[in-house]
Amino acid sequence: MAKRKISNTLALAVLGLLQERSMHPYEMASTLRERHKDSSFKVNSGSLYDTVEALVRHGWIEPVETARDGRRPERTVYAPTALGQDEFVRWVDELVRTPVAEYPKFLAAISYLGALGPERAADALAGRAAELGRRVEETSAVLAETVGSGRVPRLFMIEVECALHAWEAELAWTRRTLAEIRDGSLYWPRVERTEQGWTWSAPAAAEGAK
Amino acid sequence: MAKRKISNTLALAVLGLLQERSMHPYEMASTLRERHKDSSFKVNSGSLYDTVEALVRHGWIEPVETARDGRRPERTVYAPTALGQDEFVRWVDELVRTPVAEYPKFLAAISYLGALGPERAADALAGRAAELGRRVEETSAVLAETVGSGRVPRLFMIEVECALHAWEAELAWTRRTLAEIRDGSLYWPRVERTEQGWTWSAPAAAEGAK
DNA sequence: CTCCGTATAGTAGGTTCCGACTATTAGGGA
DNA sequence: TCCCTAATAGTCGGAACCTACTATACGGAG
Repeated sequence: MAKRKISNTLALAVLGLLQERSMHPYEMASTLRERHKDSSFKVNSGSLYDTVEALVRHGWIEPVETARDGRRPERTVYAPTALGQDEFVRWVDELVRTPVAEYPKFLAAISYLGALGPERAADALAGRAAELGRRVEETSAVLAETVGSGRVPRLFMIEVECALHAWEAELAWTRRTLAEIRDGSLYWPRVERTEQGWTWSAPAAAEGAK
Repeated sequence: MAKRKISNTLALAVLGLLQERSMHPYEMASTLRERHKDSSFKVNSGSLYDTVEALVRHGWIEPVETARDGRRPERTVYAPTALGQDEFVRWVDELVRTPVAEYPKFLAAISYLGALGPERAADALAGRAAELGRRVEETSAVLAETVGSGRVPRLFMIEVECALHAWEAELAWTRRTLAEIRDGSLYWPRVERTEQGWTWSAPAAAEGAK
């Protein structure tokens, strides 16, 4: 599978918005924020303008109007091309269908959890759990207030549901692991430096040799 | 909270490896792969050499030896400084303690799930579920063969456990949502273009106005 | 009526990141 | 013995990305 020409998902957001109606970049950014889509897309004005340019280069969108309101900067309004409309659907399909490796910072961090030692590790995990708990509640509240009240169809906030589910899972894992550290069931090897690298102590029997 | 000087987690991996013993960059890459850490860190030789340079600039690691074996390219071996050792622990702590927003591609994709229509969306989700299932099994196998056999302490593969848990959660959500689309309980609004933007049809009663 | 904060709209510049490439050596099959 | 592949070790140029900044308009506090 050849690599996509444009891989930044912000471009997907742009294409998505332009399916509805033509817009200028600033309006895209504020619309995304209004709709809470800024939790699934990193909306950054610098990147946004670059992304829009890239989409134009590839012929997926095109400028349809440049207006000027008073002495404010000129606004360029864009609309998708036929190519862009096709590509949008194909891209969504591919992204849904094919899981790709991501590298969340948390995975990187717990790869070296050992370095903190059991007490500090437990403390840090507890801190994370508390914060995750807060976010889960906030997000539930947002969902209740939009979808729950019937103001927005559920399908239009489905990604928020998904994110919420993911956080809940992470929270569950964090709490479970925290408990295991505290009650000692997650064995913490004492690592010792020897000539020829390292060795670690094994829980009971079973030599801990490499 | 001020932004970190270095935010690429590959730098964390480098620091982590150098806690054990000094290495040259190529060796870091192959060690990470051997230990299955390449699923939590994006190991890319281009980035690796840049990262190492950045770490040197910040005084967290330093070259300790440059050897040449025959006519192969010169190898530079690095070791952490005292500063780098401190920073490593602080960084792990911070990353564990503080959740940061990530923007996985899947979230972006399902934000526009509507664009696929119910049939194609279901098909794509089914494809994803199948692939996720395969990965879950593969990963479980790797865990069984390393930790299960007692060759590696569980703590040293804890991030693989965590990733596995996250995938299982994603798989569960995907299957559930798939079922909801197929049995019609996830209402799929027909969106219609009108003057003044868009309207969508509501499930039964309840006006679908913005 | 003026000052300040916020919303509007976008630009500039530098760092980071990555894919594609170079060059050498070791090992194994025919 | 000769070739082909894999492993070793790293370089380079360009795209992507983000931070910080510019500049105007507008509404309300004092």
